[in-house]
Amino acid sequence: MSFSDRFKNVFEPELLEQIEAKARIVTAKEGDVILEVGQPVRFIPILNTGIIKVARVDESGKEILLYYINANESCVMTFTCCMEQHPSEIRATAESDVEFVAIPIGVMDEWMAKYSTWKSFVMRTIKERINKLLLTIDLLAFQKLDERLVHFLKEKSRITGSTLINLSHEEIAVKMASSREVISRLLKKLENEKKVLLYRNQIKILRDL
DNA sequence: ACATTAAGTGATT
DNA sequence: AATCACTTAATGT
Repeated sequence: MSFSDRFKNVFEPELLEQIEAKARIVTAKEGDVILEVGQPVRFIPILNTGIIKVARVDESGKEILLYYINANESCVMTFTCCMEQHPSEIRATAESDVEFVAIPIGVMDEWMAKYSTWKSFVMRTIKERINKLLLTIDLLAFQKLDERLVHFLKEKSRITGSTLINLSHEEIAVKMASSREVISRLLKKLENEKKVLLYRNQIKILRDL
């Protein structure tokens, strides 16, 4: 299904033409960093296929997941950054192979004023993102690490569409801004509870996780 | 068989 | 919950 088809109820026809004219299609492979911390924001992405992970990064390279961008969604951080040409505060990574429409930031001002459907699209994604962001803040602030780990595994399994997760304990620890030993112990606990099976570099999620 | 890397564990803070 | 120091197990060459 083409971009125009999917968005014909969201954007007015004239704006769709503008998007076709100004935007270009970009693809990225799983694992590719699409936008690094500190890089200037050059375009606004609207995802066609795949999933993009948006995360905060600390000095030692540890990541804290902020949210995922799914198909037909865009990234709020680019809105806020590109208005005043600020560099990116976040790292965006292709969680799977992705394809997105890249809209040059130059048209932002004009479109905001000219197309009401564009303005409401921007406003709506900002609102939706803030809500998701609040959810992950709740998760960080109020949930214990073991609950966060379970959440992480489920999310990972949902995204990959598989109950087999190909990550080492070390990698999970980095992703959750924890340490390998702690993750190992929590996973061991889950294994004893018959919720997962542990292998080297692989974790099998069982039904009752 | 040996080296390398992932995972498990007790003790300490 | 994190870190250290160490052991054990799996995997690659």
